[in-house]
Amino acid sequence: MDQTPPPPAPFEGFACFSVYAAGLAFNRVYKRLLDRFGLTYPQYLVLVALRGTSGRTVGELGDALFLDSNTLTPMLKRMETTGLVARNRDSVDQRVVRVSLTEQGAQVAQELTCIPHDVTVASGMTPEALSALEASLNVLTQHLRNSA
Amino acid sequence: MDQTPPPPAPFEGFACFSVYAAGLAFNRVYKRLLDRFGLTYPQYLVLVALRGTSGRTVGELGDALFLDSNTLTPMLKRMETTGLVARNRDSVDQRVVRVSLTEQGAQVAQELTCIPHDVTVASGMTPEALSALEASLNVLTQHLRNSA
DNA sequence: TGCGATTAAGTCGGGTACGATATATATTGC
DNA sequence: GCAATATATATCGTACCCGACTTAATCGCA
Repeated sequence: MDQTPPPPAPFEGFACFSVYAAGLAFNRVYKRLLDRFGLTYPQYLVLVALRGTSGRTVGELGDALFLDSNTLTPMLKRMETTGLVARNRDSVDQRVVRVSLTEQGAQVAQELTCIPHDVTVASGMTPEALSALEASLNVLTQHLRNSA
Repeated sequence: MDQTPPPPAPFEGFACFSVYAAGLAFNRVYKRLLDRFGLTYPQYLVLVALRGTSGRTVGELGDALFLDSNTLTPMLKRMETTGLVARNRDSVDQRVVRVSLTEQGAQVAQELTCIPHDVTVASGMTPEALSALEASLNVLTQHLRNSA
């Protein structure tokens, strides 16, 4: 009488759902890896984006991360509070805010260099397969963004 | 003197970022398509998951959507408020809440059947390419989830 | 039978996302 | 020179997402 219904997976054929689910799964893996740094995944991306630069504007960060100031400003303020980044008005154009790593932020960014390797291992895929997936997703993203 | 820095794209080789960016892009496309129904993307997934059933538990929905009750309960309550779903305690096991489509919810779910086609068009990819991408992402997701 | 362990939902707090709007600064046109 | 416009951030409200915890109901087994 074992009449358990089939596993409820009505999303076959929904590529969007596979992207969504992979995003959730990535987020959880990153959470595990980043918790000891007190970082979230988007904050990690900000540190990576700032690494090796001295002062990107909020707008440039937004272009890199596909986010707007309504998301970035509060996040950057939190990171300022935790001492990872500094926010300063551009002296020439006072509208612009330049974000740069503090010494501590640069230190943390340095310690994060092992993360990509750990994530690759967790993904269980070869670098080549990941690379192919990445290329395919980038094409998809570009199309989706152009369709607006 | 046009020394604009190269486009800030320091995320090559980060498959996670491609997944993240594709998720954001999908979300925006769906927002455009779903706004006239007053639906968000996760709410859309719930309607699809409930289509053709009469009463899934919150836990079953969570298994299907990879979400927990802390996310689903408030969302389902919102959908109850907007008249799309009904929430009822199971009469046999009072711990369980069964979620089903209302008549209006079933009606809306019916009208949503054109969405996948619209999204496929927006993706600019062939169904075959999307299918391959989906399979690859599902493997990735499974690995990431197993690595916990 | 009865009570501790398990399970299903719900609550709470913090952190993204994003549409709409506000504010301040810079640029343009006349 | 200065008003109209454009641009860069910031603010606000709503909705996910999740870790940690709570509450209520059921189960298991001595």
